[in-house]
Amino acid sequence: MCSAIDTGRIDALDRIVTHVQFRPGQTVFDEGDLAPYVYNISRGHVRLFKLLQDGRRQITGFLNPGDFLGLAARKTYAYSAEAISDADLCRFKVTELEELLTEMPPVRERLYEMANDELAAAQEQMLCLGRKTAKERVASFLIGQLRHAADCGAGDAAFDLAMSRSDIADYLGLTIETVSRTFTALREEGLIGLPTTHRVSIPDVAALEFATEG
Amino acid sequence: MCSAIDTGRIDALDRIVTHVQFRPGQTVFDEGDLAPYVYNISRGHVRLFKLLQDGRRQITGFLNPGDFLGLAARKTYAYSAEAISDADLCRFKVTELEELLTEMPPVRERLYEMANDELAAAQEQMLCLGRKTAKERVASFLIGQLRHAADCGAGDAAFDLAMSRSDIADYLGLTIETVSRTFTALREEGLIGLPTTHRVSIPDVAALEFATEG
DNA sequence: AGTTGGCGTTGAGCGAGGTCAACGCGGCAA
DNA sequence: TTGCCGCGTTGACCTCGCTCAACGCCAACT
Repeated sequence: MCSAIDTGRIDALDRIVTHVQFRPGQTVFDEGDLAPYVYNISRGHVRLFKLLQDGRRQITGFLNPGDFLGLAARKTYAYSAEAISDADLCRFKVTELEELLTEMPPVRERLYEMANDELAAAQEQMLCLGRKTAKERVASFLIGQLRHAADCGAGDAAFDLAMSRSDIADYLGLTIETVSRTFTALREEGLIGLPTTHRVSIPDVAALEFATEG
Repeated sequence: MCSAIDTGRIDALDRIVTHVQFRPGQTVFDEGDLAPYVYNISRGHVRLFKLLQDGRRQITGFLNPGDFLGLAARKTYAYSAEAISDADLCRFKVTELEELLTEMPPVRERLYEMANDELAAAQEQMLCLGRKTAKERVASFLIGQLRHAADCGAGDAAFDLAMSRSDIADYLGLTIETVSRTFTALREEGLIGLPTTHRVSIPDVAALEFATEG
């Protein structure tokens, strides 16, 4: 549990950590809340999102086990976070974490790298939202999910989606209906298989990659 | 020139800096290039963007004097950068900058904050691209430009746009025509004034802010 | 077994924004 | 002065993705 920041420091972390659990749909924190905590996901999935007044939602990212949450280093959270599935999170007080951090500059460096990875992902997503068609967006999303599954050691080109069609729609800047129709279209073209609604197989990764353009 | 990283260290920086100049439209670096340099803008404006194979472009941000460029901390640049106007940049070798950085942990901390600011801006832009209408996007963009102009000490609610309609379109995920039409519509509604094509006045900031939604 | 409610799919019609084309304007070179 | 050429604007038309609505499926109750 509490998948590593750094080896050999687990004991120090253990002293300041609290374990918290969330049910599907439960709020971890809301945009604008004071941000006294940082979380690490030990089990389950989390969605990050921003809302407009009238309820329109943009999901800015999905978090997986091992990912950090709330590292934004400001007084308040810049987005809301909700559990997608049952989730176990390790919670740290930022103030206490800061103390550890000043002792260990390389950790700060690691944090900086993580922020930059997130930034690169955000820019890729901006390209998706601003300039890709519905089909290209869905294909890009599926390739992204596939890569993540591959990193987690899933050998063949098939994986489960942790999120609903509604979440995918709000992540890709589309409607539920368009996402559903696009899944169907990709299946009919033979680019993907859908054994169940939440499982995707990709017979020819290169072919699907081609459908993502750029 | 070379608007500050930190006071009292200017001398150390002076020894490793090179001044480089760019003409409008000139490339600073391309996505995928090896990234040996970091830049700081002392004069002029720069656009950052990503391209798809077929030429579709998404501008991920505009940089102003004082901003850093290429801090992404990886072997290659994640996006392309071009000068919008005549621009003077201060160029540093990352390797040499790293040496200074390890001596001064607080600078790394500052860099981390800057990365997080960029990340927050990117997430705001994702909301814009994924969920806002053309009018809301243009209004959001203009409010953003106004805030920046205000930070630079421009007192009244009017400012100059450093970028073309084409750049604005590629930043907002729209076409040139839609941007142009939306400017006209905002003008006809009295939400903005357009003394020249590249100057914008905002008689009632709150009214324009209302048009950005969220 | 029947009911309910959440989720995903499908269809029909519509509209915001894209495409294509024409035109105006200002700067610049000859 | 003339003739570009790049940029911005405007109009007419079209299309991709949205809206609205119906329906099917499955799991959880009663």
